[in-house]
Amino acid sequence: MATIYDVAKHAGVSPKTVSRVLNKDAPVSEKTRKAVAAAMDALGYVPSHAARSMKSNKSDLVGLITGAISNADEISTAAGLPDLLIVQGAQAVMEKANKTLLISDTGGRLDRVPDLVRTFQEHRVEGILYVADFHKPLQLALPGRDIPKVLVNCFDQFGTPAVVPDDEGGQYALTKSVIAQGHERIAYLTLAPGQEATRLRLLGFRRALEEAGLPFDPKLVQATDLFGTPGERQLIWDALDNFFDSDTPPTAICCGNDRLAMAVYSILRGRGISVPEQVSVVGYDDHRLISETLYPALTTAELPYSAMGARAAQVLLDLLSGNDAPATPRITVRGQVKTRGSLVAPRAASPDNVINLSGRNEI
Amino acid sequence: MATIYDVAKHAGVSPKTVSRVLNKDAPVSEKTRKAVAAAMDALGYVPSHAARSMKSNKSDLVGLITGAISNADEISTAAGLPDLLIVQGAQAVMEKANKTLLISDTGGRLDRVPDLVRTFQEHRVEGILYVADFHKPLQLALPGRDIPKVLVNCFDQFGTPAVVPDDEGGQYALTKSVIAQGHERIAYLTLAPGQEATRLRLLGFRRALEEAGLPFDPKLVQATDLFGTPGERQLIWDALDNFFDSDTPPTAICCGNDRLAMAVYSILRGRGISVPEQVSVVGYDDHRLISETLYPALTTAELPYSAMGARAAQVLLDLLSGNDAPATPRITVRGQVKTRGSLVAPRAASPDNVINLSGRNEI
DNA sequence: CGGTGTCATGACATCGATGTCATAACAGGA
DNA sequence: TCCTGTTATGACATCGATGTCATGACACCG
Repeated sequence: MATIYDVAKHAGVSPKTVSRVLNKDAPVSEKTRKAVAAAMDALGYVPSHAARSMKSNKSDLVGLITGAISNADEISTAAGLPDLLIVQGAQAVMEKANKTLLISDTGGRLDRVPDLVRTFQEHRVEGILYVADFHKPLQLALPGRDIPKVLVNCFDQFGTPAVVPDDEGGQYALTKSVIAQGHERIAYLTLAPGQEATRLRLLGFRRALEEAGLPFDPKLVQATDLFGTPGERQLIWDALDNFFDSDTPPTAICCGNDRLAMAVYSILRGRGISVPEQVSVVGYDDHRLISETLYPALTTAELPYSAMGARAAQVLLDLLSGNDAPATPRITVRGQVKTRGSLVAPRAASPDNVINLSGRNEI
Repeated sequence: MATIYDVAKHAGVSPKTVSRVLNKDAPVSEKTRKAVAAAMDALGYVPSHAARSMKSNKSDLVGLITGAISNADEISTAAGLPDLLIVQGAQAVMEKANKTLLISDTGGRLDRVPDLVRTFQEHRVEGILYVADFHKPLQLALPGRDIPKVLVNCFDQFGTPAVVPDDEGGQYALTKSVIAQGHERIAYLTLAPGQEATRLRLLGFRRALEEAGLPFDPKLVQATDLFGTPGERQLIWDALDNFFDSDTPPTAICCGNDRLAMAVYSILRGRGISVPEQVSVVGYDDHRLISETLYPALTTAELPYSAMGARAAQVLLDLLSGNDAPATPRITVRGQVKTRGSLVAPRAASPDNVINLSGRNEI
């Protein structure tokens, strides 16, 4: 690889002059500038980041860690929205700020994080983005003492700035849309209990009901997310069974994510219940592969991964330019409600609308 | 950040001795070693990659470019298997070889590739992996003259080593499984015409038929992939209409990808045709979010993205260690056939098995 | 007991940029 | 004309590692 010295010799000037041409930080005569440019071109010269960063003590590098799944390594890849979207959102912003992202994937092994951080430190990254695969609390402090950090899709107890989805607000807005269509009995198939998203969205769900003066019926809420494992379908089947085995069955079903909604579509159809004519269904995530392929297309709350990535990158850049950390360490990002065909007004009770339970337990 | 000089002073030795402790490349007395280790610990010393790579003229860095989608930026994200899997496969291998991946996403703008490559060159990457979002030919040569390159999921006309999926073999094996179940009339809803995958898989499809002595009926083949755009469902509907409006309707349907299979499930059910009792359905990709959530679970051919990423990384590493380029520039990676519930033996014709076309055009 | 080899360590130069300072040429103002 | 200021350029040191070479202290061999 050609160096600045090669260019200098080729152009008959000193290395320092080449440097000046490169950085345009001091006047250079037009004639010299041209000669140097020609030499750089002829030699295919590209300045060395290593040498530059050594002198300037700046790396223009930002580290990003993804995929720190607690245990199983495949489950989460299969289940949710790919956190790649977060990475893309962050990268777009970083690129505009002339930072290069160093991206590392733990491949599911949380215990590799210290190694990754060490590699980042060798590269003298100026900051680190830590991306979780779903909204969760972080138990341990990340290594890398003095490096500014921003958490994405997770948060800790040490006041590290964190960018998370507005699960409460998202489910609230979505539920409000459902209610606005006239639904009063709304069932909710939640994600696994104990998850942050489950807790927050349930709060949003209840807030919407409450504001509308609708009662909250615990019998209409059940956790059914088994991450796509075999028993899941039966679990959903049974849950729907319970919902509809009632004098006042639900007219709409909220699902913890779009994948669950997909299973619900299939089970309802298998039982002769049509969506949306007899029951409206809404999801969560706006995983477009599902939401736009289902028929009718799925009304769902967007999980704004890309926007979260972008926001987190911006927060980190602010920190790097010496600004204070945000006043509240936890920044929530709201996604839109995507209105599609699966949500319509409930039909008035009529013979057509009697829900057929004949297929029960036929799974 | 502490430097090797700081550590040396703190431990009362010369920088060179610290270096020896770091690299274990020359004998150091146990007492000194401990003192140095203690100093490194106390100061939180991490060696500077920049300084190292400058001296050694090695960066241990490999660049990876993804997302070079030709035009539309969202279409492909929504449609296929996320190419993130390729990246993960590559990263796992690179990490074992102590290489760090510099990952850049074009965000869909092919014209940004030269900039990304330039950044890679500044970092003195030792090689570049170029990852396409679906199997396709590359029109232009990549910039970066003397840097070893490996293409993944794409190929060029200049003999650059390329790792691609074995589309022909994958569809062949899948179709063979279908035939092995006893199916003789097999329909095929292909991806968009003109795509590499479409062409190759059709070859594999025909080879399997031919080997089994089954006739190839062009009327049973239709391209229906519109990348999830609105008209797609109608297109599939019409195609199925044509297939079943026949004295000898198909007993199995191959789909160009799992997403199409999902739409097919839904349309068939809407028309009262049950899967797999009346018609078997198979997909392609093994996008587990779909293949495992559909009911019955989808038999499909795996698109071995992770393995392709790993293989490409290995090829690049071989190139870097001075080995010759692989004899054939194009390396194909075969995926498995994933057998699940959507494929069963065809039922003998019976009253139950009469396919009901009453729902036709009711979409 | 002198010679040779290994151990343990340090001085110094070097990698490729750039910041600092010096220098020369020339212009314009007093 | 001399002084000052600007333009245009180069010499040199420096960033943080490590390769090369030198040196002193032992140990072992004949």
